Amino acid sequence: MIVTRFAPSPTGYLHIGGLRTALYSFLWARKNSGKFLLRIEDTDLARNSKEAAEAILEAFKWTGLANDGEILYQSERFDLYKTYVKQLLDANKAYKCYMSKEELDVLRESQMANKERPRYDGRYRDFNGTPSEGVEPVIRIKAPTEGQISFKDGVKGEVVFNVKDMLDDFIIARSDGTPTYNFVVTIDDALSGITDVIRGDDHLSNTPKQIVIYQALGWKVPNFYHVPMILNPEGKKLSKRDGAVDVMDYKKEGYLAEALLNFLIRLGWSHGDQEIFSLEEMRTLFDPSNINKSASAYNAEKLLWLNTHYIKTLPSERLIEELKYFDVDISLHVKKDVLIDALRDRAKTLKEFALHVRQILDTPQNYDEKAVEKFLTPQGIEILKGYFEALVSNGAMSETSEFELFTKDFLEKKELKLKDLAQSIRIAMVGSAVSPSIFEVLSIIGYQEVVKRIENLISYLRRDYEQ
RNA sequence: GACCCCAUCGUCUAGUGGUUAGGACACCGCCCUCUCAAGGCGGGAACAGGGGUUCAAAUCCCCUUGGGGUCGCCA
Repeated sequence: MIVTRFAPSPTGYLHIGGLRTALYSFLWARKNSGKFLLRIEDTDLARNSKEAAEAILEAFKWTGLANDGEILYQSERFDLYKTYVKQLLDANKAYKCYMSKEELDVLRESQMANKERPRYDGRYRDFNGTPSEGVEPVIRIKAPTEGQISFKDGVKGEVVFNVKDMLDDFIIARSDGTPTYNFVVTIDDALSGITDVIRGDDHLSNTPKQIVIYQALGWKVPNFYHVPMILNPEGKKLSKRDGAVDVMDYKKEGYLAEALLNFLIRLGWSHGDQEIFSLEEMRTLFDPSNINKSASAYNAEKLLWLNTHYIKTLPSERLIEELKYFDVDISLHVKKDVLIDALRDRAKTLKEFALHVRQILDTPQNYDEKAVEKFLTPQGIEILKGYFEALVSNGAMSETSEFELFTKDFLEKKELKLKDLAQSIRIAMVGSAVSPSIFEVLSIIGYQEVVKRIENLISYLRRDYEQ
């Protein structure tokens, strides 16, 4: 059985890079009817916070990637980790190191000065004298001192590290007794039965260290897939400076979770020429072995295009639900279907969609001056007045087609084109020269309010001329 | 600096020795049209450079260049 996991550390928000590896892990598990586990890596008590952990979980929930089983919190498992530290100590596969931080710094600096890669020199590896007073030891693992460590990465292929210039006896437990990252990751992955580790390739050089631990404990090394980083549009590492990297920002900006997921799966992975993937298609088609080897730059326009696509195809009920997040509730509006059909193709985000809804539903408080100047010329006003009178004497109507028929009939009698009237109506209805098709807008607004809005505009114009 | 990874249009990518190097986003043009979009049609745009291997190289090998990552008692 395939078991994958996502293991964020709660130092901030859920990053889109993290979401992508989570997506890949999720899909790979689901495709193989395996399990997808979630683990919170909160061993750094000073830097982690409960709020950050909750924020990550909330974002995760929004994306709809459901994890299996209980969420593991590493902060609750310190006693467990200690038993494995002790086991290695007892087996003489790890040892206490009494070197102080200051001494380490000195060593590091001299190595840097010699243009060497800084590494611990192993001075306490076989130490059995009396340690100096007042230094609480760290626990270091006995790593191999020569040869190579290699593994077959599912994305990169065969990766080989030379032990000599790469590995040292790294710390598995700090002087205060708490275990370190590489150690707990390995313990938890092994104990959880993780078979496939899919993570960012910034972890590539942690992998040989983790393999050392697997081997020291006599455990089976899992399959690794190191996926390339996401770069910003300039090709540099994506960071907070580049704006939207927090997954929840996408929700706030009006992106659909399925659009974000679709965007992310295509960043570094592809299936021929296909661009649009439903979650179901992702599940059946995804395979980590065709993840790209190279890093990919973040391209906001493609995401926007995908979001536009998903808004266009989203069931109306879902759209109405999503709009509520942006303080627009049209669930009880009699013309909600006309409204949605009129706007669906013109919004790139839900936020924009909500704005468009308000522009139609709210009575305009002011009018776009340039539009008024351009279209409400003396003749324009005359035509609008004529239309207003005809509208009043005709009496109420409701459907889009009724408004259309009535308007075309009016124009025909006056020997006018729709062009001569449409913009004026538009200004009366929404205050500007931009809106969906006017017949739909009239129908949505409703006869009474339509009459009122035209009247408003006419009296506004009269006031304007009197001054 | 050392080590590791990477390299096809501006961007995301297809391509696994023989293709007019394909698709998508963006851009430009045309059409549709009551505005703005959406949509339809069309266009420009790439194998980083240099050596090999081969009848044949975007595809295999080497070097150079460029980019990225890692070098913590952080994760």
